[in-house]
Amino acid sequence: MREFVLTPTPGSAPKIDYKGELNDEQYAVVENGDGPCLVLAGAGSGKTRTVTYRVAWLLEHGVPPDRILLLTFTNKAAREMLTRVEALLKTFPQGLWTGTFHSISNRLLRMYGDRTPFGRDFSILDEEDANDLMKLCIKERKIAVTGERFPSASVVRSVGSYAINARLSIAEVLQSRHPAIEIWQDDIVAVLSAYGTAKVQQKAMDFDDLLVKLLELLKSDDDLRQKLGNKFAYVLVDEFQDTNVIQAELVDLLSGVNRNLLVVGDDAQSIYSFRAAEIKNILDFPKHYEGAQVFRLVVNYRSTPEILAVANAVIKNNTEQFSKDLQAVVPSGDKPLMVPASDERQEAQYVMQQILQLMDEDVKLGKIAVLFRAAFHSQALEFELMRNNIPYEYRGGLKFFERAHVKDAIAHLRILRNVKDGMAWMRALQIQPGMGLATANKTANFAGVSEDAQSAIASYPALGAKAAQGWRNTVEILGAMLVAGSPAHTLRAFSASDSYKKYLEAEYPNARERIEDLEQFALFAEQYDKLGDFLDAVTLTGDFGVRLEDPEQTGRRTEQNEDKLILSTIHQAKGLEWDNVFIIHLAEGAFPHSRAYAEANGLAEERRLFYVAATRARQRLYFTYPVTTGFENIEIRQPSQFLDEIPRELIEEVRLRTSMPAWSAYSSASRVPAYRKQHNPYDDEPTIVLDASGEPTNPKQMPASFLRNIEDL
DNA sequence: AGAGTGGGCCTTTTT
DNA sequence: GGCCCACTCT
Repeated sequence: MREFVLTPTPGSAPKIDYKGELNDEQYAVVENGDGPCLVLAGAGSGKTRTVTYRVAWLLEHGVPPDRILLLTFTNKAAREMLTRVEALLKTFPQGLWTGTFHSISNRLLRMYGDRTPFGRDFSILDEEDANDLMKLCIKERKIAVTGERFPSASVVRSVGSYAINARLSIAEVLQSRHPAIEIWQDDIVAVLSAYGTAKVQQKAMDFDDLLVKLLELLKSDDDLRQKLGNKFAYVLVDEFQDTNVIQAELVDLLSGVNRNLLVVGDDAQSIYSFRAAEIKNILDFPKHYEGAQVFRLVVNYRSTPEILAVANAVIKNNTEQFSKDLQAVVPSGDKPLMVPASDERQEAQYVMQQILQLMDEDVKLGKIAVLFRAAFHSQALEFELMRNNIPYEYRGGLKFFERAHVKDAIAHLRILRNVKDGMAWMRALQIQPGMGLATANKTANFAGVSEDAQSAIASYPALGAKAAQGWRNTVEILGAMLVAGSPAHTLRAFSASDSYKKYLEAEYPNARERIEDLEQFALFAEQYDKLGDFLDAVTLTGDFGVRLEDPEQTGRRTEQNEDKLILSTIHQAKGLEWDNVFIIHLAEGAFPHSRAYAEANGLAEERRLFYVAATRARQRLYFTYPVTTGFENIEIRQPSQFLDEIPRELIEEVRLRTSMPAWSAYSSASRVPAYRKQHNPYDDEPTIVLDASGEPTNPKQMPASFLRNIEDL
């Protein structure tokens, strides 16, 4: 039974020329996307375009915005979708349900959380809080410290998280992913259970809980499931290849009544299996949803044929996937370049020099991106960029909201909303002199018994003289915050407090900057009326990211019009595109990451990651890698095997001049096995000792772990 | 309680 | 190179 007759609403003829602005494949999806639909959209095939036009189509055909649910993976994607729908309709789609899985779940739990033990005013624990709480749980278990080492809080949590998201038992996860700590199984299970109990007690959810608790609620509460199922007439999911079983089931239930579920994705771009993304969700979609339509978008509007040829050549080495032959329509351009550099510094200098050259050709910095596998791979390059005064925007890595003083402020705000938030109390209390871990814990438990923050600060825990003063200070801060009014004013009441200012000055050499940071934070808070909304935005939209070393930008959204080079992890670059893309650190061990070899299908995932990276480029693509690495011991590393998977005729190899003759003789064609040499700090030009066959003469000095890696290869 | 020291460890990706 | 943890001393 269809609820909506999809005709343009009377009196408002469609403003959009769907047929003219979309290709036939895309138009078919937009016009014909009712019922369960799987849209297999290759990189650069206009996936976002198709989804946004589909949403615009639904809205123009009379579907109320608040009955459309559009789920994305990142906040960036959510914003982008919203902006583009708005641009199409020339009006903001007020009431549309768009956001990440986590933020939508949060929104629903704030509405219906009174049906769970967490209530509606639960706190959200970020990674650090969650780890701290886990540390307490581990400590409480009093595990014998002799002999083998118990896994750290973050390891225990990742085991638990993976088990939840992949729907496996702890035993299974330990066996398949962490065999080294299997001996601790009983303790791990116990500690995880204590962690779960503590979270309920403190009315605090971690990121996983946001999804899991909503799912549990939907499964157990027939009334709510029916209600929400009715409400959402159309459910659309972006990046479906990255959903895990929990998310897939959530989507299934939320679309369960009207069955208008349209999922978009590209199995070749599934790169989140580390958080239990289940590629089968997309591969088996047609099986799971009988009668599902399958659409394919195979025309690539982004990249030159040369770039696509390289990406296709590499991804072909993966087996389990829908076959897709991306067609290029962009005119031919340059072949991608492959550039071995002697070390990280030379690699950085090469990228730097190419960027300067591009700038000479009037290329705007914002049209250039440097992508890498792991956040720290950008270090050497950042150094070069700073030396040359090249402005850049860094995506990934440290987040503004994760900075210590910002978190201090957030902790106090969280207490105001949820007095049982033990981790917030702990953080707030430990700022005060005389309040160490033990006393803070005791006091947090005491305070958590109160009804709300107001009554908590009117009570007197039994404390020693020094700690009692600490408590009075905290009471004073919270008291001032309670009567301040808006979130922004509440925040200012915090940063204006004497005891916090004293703490900052005693603790940090740059206390003044930090105070100014907090003022920026307060400015940001001004867009919120409700404390809860502000706190949720802070915890769930971490992409308000700026780097620590960059006080200029602190607390401000990066201006769109400012021209900056983009540095980004590949994960964060997904869905984006640039004219010129550098992929750096393409060396074995770094990318693919050495750990990937140990994981089931790990290498295939790394290869997809490579595919994602390469398909970000529109015009020019550069692959660079350092031939050596290390500080004390210099090691030769091999180029990424993905580079070897590219037929030679598809790329052009650049030889850099180098002061080290032995390096210049090196190329990926003549592989040199790994070796190491004791580095003499007084000798900046390490001599390389290889025998006639290219073998190192001193293999005995190789660390055992390194030898093992070689055998694995 | 909290500063200071020494040893083991690891280098991943995000909400 | 640098982090994090456990342990020790004041």
